[in-house]
Amino acid sequence: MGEGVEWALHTCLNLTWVEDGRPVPAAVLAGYFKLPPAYLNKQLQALARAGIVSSVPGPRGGFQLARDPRKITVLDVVVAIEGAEDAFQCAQILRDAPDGEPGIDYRETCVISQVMRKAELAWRAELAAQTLADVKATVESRFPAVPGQTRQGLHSLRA
Amino acid sequence: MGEGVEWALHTCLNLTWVEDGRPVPAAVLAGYFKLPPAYLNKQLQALARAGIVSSVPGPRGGFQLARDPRKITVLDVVVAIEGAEDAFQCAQILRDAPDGEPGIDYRETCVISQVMRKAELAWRAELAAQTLADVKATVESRFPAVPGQTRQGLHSLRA
DNA sequence: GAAAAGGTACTCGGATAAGACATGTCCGAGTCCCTAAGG
DNA sequence: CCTTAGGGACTCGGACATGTCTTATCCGAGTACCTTTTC
Repeated sequence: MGEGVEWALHTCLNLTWVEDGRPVPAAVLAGYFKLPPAYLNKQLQALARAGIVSSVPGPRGGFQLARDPRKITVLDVVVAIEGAEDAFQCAQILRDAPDGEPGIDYRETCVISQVMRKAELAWRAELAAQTLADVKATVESRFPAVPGQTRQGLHSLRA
Repeated sequence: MGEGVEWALHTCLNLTWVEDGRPVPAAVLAGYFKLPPAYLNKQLQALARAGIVSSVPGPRGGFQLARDPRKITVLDVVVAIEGAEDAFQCAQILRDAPDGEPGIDYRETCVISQVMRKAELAWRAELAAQTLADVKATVESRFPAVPGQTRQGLHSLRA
């Protein structure tokens, strides 16, 4: 799994702690974690295409969450970065078996494919059950200082 | 996820249908699915290192299952090919945050890391719940002709 | 003094290189079998 | 006829190219703000 997923998740979480709806530039978000600004910008573009964040160009521009954190699941972010395809891609090698028939869709028939898909479904279900708001609430209950620290950290980088 | 996982799973399943314990050469196993023989050999070596199959060199040599199919889970095969590391690797970028402390192991503290790990745990649990014997039984109940076809297919390639 | 036009600085956005990993291939080490010679 | 030494062929095992995807970077399009000029 790509490293950008971690960056995107943490960045979205940071955006939940920006009080006013003012956009935050990608350079500021990247500076918070000492990340390559241009590359994080690329990931943010993917999030924008997925409708998770909205982008504002020009001065005072940047990125902001496009909708309520309660309506953004962790799975949404992962899919936006990694793509919607399953990790296990059934290549239907049974077609090349001695008794394989080209007309059959082995992605539906193959038992192995079904097992792998079921496992991925469980994975997706876990990620879909956690919203950004859930994660935010958990962090705030365990580390009450984090919201203030994050706000101050982003603000100082904006100078 | 790598393509070799599918090859390894189908190949192990085929090995469950070889009645006697006689080894099957990698070239035969590869020919069954029209796969590159040398590359499948590489994957089989990984399975051998993991103790899933055992290898026999020389004439009449090849690969055979190292233990009872009821003791081989789908997860075992996946781990043998893909490696034991989690797909989501927490790079602990919180250490580079303004208030990050180098002494903390954020793989344990970071909430995002925990969410991702919990999801992967669910994925692993699903794969660990299915043994090769289970898959074999399911296939045989749905497609009773498969065992015979597989045996014949492998035998004809051995000639 | 107020308004408007122009310039400037800042931001995203997509097109463009570099590196890492999975994929694919090759040849050598080791082993067994078959053959043939000798007792 | 039985034993044994030798040769040959077959198999795994790891080292060596290739392709593709992730990672990383750069420059251009667009926008808001600020300055300056004009009424």
